[in-house]
Amino acid sequence: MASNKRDDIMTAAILLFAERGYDATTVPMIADNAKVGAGTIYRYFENKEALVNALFQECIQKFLEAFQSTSVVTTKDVREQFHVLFNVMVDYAKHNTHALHFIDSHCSGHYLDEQSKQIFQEFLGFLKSFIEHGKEQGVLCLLESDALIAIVYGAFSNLFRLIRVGVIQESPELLNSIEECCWNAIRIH
Amino acid sequence: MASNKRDDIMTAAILLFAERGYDATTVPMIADNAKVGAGTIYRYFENKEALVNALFQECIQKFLEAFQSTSVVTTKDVREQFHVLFNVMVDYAKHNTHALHFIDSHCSGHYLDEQSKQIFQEFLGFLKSFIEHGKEQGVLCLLESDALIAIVYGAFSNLFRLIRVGVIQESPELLNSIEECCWNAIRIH
DNA sequence: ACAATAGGAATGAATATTCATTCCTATATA
DNA sequence: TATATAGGAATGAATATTCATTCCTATTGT
Repeated sequence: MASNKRDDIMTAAILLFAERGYDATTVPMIADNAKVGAGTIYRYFENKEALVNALFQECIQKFLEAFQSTSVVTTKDVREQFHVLFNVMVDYAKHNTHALHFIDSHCSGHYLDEQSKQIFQEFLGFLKSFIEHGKEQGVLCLLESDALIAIVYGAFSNLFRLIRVGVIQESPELLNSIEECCWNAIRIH
Repeated sequence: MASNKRDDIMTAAILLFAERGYDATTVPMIADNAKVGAGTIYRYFENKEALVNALFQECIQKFLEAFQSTSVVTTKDVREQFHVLFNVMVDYAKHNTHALHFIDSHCSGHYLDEQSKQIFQEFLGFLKSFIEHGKEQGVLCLLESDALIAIVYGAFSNLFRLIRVGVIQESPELLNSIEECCWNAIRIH
């Protein structure tokens, strides 16, 4: 059948990297989970580092695309913008179970190459532009943008970790409440 | 002088573990930074895993003690309680530069033993009791306690990462704003 | 049959751990 | 006080283990 080995490897790798971290994940481990031979991995990726970088970049890329395919950019109302943004994050977290955790725990890894760092900066820049707009409109706290991003993103990724682990149960109401909490954290009162 | 080797090792280890993670930190690396021979580490700790567990437990222990030496327990007003709690966290983060990051990035590590997991649960339990009280008083959101903790703790630790890295500058005003943001995230509106 | 692809045992480098030896320091002895 | 000695502490080179990567063989598809 036409099963794509590269995808199999990527899928296995993201799960292991997210759960155990880059350094504690061995190449044979990835091979086993992907049901391929260890050598096969080297047909698709130059080495372990190239694999983690490819994975990281594709994760961020997908995330960016998800944002860009919405009305975040055109919507004027900041609260409404936040809602769209938050939804994108929720959908992303739902459909790419381990991606969020993987990004979160690998975004300052010593193995990331320039391109990975750059696309991650691009990603942060995107979020920043939203924050800056909200501040200009007098709707968001006048804290440094990086700080506001850290608050929302930190809370969000920590929460989804709990959901993934099963400590708390996902539901539309829960997600709504969380969105409200995150919004309340950064808006002006 | 009476330099304590065990402390030297602990100090070197927490920095390296926090910055590079458990698996990317080698024992000789720790030995070098602590200015002791590699073998010396094994006089004080059975192995690398025992070292990381001792470190983890002592970090949490200190954190718990910091909480217990305050008026968190006796104060009645929830907002005032939160203020005390937040201050303890800030002080802890300031005085134990790497401890917060170390705890955060190692609290679900595959190398943690039962005792480490248990003391961490105890720590969460402590935070939980504060949250529950606030909910009973009708002051805090009726979200699951774990979720509320995740929001505040996630935001907090993410922010202090930025401060540590130097992206944002620490100042009393900044800390006040952050406290306000975190409080707004979980209080009822 | 040939070419491309996959597999996984073999390799070598990196790393945790051990251990024979040296170094201190405190106490005893003269 | 000066010297000898014992025993714990420290060392870092040597060893055992783990892991990324390679390479040769088997399999698949055309």
